[in-house]
Amino acid sequence: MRETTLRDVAELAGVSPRTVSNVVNGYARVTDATREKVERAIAELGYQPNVLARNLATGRSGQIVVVVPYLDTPYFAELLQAIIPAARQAGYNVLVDQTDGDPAHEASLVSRGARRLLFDGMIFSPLGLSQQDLSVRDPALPLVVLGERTSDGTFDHVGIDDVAASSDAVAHLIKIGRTRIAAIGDQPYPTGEAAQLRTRGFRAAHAAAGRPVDETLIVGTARFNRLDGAQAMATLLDRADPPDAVFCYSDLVASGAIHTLLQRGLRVPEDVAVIGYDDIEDGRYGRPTISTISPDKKAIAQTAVDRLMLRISSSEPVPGVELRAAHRLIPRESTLGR
Amino acid sequence: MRETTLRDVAELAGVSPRTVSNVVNGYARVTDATREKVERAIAELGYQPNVLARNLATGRSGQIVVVVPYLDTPYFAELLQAIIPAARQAGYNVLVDQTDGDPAHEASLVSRGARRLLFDGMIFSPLGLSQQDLSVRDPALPLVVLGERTSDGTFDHVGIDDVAASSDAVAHLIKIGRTRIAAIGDQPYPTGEAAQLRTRGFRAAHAAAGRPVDETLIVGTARFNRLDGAQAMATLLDRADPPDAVFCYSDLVASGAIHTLLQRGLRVPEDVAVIGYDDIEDGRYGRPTISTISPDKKAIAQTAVDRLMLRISSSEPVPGVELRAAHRLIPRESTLGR
DNA sequence: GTGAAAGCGCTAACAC
DNA sequence: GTGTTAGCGCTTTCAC
Repeated sequence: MRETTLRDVAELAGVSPRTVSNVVNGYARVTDATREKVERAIAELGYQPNVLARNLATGRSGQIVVVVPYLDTPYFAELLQAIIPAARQAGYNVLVDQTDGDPAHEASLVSRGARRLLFDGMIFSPLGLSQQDLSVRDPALPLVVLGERTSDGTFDHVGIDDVAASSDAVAHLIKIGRTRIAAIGDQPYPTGEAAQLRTRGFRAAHAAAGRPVDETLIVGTARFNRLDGAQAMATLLDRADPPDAVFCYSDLVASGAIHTLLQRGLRVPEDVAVIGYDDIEDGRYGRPTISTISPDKKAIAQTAVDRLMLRISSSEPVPGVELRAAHRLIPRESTLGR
Repeated sequence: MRETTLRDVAELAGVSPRTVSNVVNGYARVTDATREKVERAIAELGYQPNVLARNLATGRSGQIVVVVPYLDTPYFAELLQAIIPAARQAGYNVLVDQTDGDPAHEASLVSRGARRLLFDGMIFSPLGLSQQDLSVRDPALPLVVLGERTSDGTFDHVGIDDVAASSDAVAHLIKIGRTRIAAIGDQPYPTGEAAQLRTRGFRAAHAAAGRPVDETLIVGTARFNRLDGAQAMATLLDRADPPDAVFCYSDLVASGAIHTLLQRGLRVPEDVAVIGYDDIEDGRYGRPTISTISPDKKAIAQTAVDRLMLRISSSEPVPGVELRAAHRLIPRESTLGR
């Protein structure tokens, strides 16, 4: 048995396909009488529009793609969890892609290529791709970038004020009386823009407090994972003059750092205070619970989707804007104790 | 400027559209000479097939949907992380949906409805939907179910042997000398099939060791989250005769339980040994690290995708099978100490 | 092995 | 406000 088509409905209702299409899509005005006839026919036949045909006719897929480096990184998972309902609300389905931070993969996605018609827009959280590389992208692709890039004026960027947030975190450590504060996570190379902003905040907080920065206490890591934090912390502890506080560039890094500290018999926060970044759910349940910077993920998700919808539906090119979501400092046991 | 179409290629190559299609899709045999002509034309024009048109013509979307209850639950995130590359490998894009465990949402997804043409098949990890409810599904939907359902013969089911795995976990607790073993996570109602299998394994291990089961040590939880574990553990500790070991139905539950234990000044594993389930990454970095049952997630993902591809491409109905992935016990600090 | 042509089911310009 | 109709760009049956 063939699927019922719009044409079948038109026939049964005694109207033209055009009218049925109007009713289904709410386009032109339709007389109440006609509308009712059509709706009755639709109900009777159990008609459901064929999305594939509609896609071809309109040249749109009704889908957006969300691209993150890693899905099993709690921060991205939590973000995605917020994006999906927001997109659905706007009538869009969400394709998900992970890049593993591979620049080539990221580049191929933003330049679209063969899959270009599969999604009408993209929310992209780049990792391997530096600001410059982003320029390889298909200029026609409605794009919203998350994280720590800055817009070049052709796409939107949604994030929090990383410098201010990082500064808040370090100021908190200073306020609780710490004097030798380390930073774990710096990445002083082109794709490490995220990290560099945090380092800048680290310096800013020192400057604001009239404190010098001990450059040797800024430790780089390849990524922002637990292992990176654990190893970096070990390096710091092997020094003659270890720090009494650490600002970690992610909660995972903080978790790893704490792991090393406890393993070496040190107390957190008594011996070393630790603060993280991201406010992932884990941090609220570990022992100690992890003080952190909490970005407003719901706001980030909603803003990103809103902007993307705007870009998709606009015929004119939309100038790219910088959008800042709120963040707040959440002190927990890893800095305040119990 | 119009996009170049297959017809343009045909013209330039001096062949019919049919032949170009053949070359692109590798269908019928094509002379080497013709193929080369066509390929040259494709390269010259930078032709890329229009996926939307292909979808309409073939009636397929080239997409599968993966449905999980929560994306920010590490286990599902890790699973999804494994499924996406496997699907991509098979030439499919992955749509992601989360249901929040809402039975209505789950039912609407498996019955397809309006979105039916958006995906060719589904990998589904149900939560709110009981075995029976699964029968509301569109029988034409190629379906692979993950987790703790059992197949009714019309879809495939991929999972580990939960009873055996749970029994392994509890046997481990017995082996290290524990005598009062609690279980956290039972759900004795229709949608709690996952939990019930674990409870069965719990009993089986006791039986195998010739031990009686103290029914009062089996504690139910609404979900498998940290909070559930934390609260259930508190209840157990408030008893006159608290347990000396706990089998938790997920690593998150274990993490919550450990949190409560440490908060009350008890030692893990000296006072209470804890073992979890799922082997999420967190468990490897907490303090103590969490002993667990590790399902082979890569195998689960690959098997699920393979079976789904089979179902999608088969014209005959494929009988549903039960597929078991491997699991193994990973003892860590929460049972062995350091 | 290749060509001609009929759809796939919908949208939307154009006409009335 | 509604009908007519020409595509959207591909696949695929059927001939040759």
